Amino acid sequence: MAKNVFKPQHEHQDCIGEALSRADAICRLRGVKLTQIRRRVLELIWDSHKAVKAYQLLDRLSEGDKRVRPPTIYRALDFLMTHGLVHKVDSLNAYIGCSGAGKEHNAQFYICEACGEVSEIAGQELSMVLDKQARKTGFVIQRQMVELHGRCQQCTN
Amino acid sequence: MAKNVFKPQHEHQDCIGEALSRADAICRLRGVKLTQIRRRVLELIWDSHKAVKAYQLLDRLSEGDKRVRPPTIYRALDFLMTHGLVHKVDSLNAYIGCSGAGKEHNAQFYICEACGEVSEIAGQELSMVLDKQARKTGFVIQRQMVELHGRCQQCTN
DNA sequence: TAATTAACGTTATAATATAACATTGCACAT
DNA sequence: ATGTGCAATGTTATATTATAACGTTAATTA
Repeated sequence: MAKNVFKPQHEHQDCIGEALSRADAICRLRGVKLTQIRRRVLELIWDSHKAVKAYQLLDRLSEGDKRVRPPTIYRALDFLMTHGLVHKVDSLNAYIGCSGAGKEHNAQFYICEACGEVSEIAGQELSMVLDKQARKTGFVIQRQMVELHGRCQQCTN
Repeated sequence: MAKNVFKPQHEHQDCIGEALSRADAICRLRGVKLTQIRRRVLELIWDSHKAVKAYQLLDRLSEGDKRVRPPTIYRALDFLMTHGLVHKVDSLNAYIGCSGAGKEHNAQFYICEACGEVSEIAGQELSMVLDKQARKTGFVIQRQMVELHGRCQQCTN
């Protein structure tokens, strides 16, 4: 498992642990199965706070003699996205663990182009602003994609 | 050239004409060349208010005996994006003409999932909200991607 | 006009994602 | 416990999106 290369005071094992527990709970609640593969993919995604590419997951799952094929990964990702455990970051073609899993929410992401870390903003404030603006023009928003690229606090110096 | 299948009262030829004139002006101003290919790609993109895929452009440019290859299109798209004439819609892997070309702006898109039309919101209001929120967490936004999927006024019924 | 370079052509391949069908194995009814 | 059905996974092939690398053409200018 990866070393802690994150923010000071950040015990990343806790992130992973919490994410997996939440996932277990959500799946139990919904009566769906967090199988070995799905759980393993989720774990690999949570291995960092960077967005992970599908083929990186493939490579990591393929360690040893056994080659995992693309559909395996994409199915797991579909499942995890369907149940709100993972988001796709479209501007990176990559996937990130959802830190607000379980709660209904529209995701907004801050993507640091220096360190690669992606953080999710849970607040509904922005969603409200977006909705209000949209309604002015008669548009009804069903899905928000907000990806903000720049520099995180650590990397702004 | 395509028929007018757009909103009532909307003379789409004017959109295309204006877009091309603006592009000419911007390129002249910047001392860069809007070559045949680049101009033709821009024209094809403006053929509708829907986002267009790179390989659709390829097919359309290939009409007749002559096959155009991917790099040709991607180079033209790069050029057009560099000079703010076209945006990529990441959530669709597709490209759309920039209606605010020439003015400095952050683009936000409304994407109708019923009719496919994409419209760009020029307002700075949202950008301000995003910036303000970001700064609270110490994040400095360099590039905004806001893609709002839903139903446009015409398709909300 | 030769030298330089930007634009474009061409071939190949990388990177991302899905279709289609075969196989396995778990959940449940009998 | 045993068969039946269905969800999950395996497997092969291929579609879709994008770029690398190098050769050729053509415009610009020294």
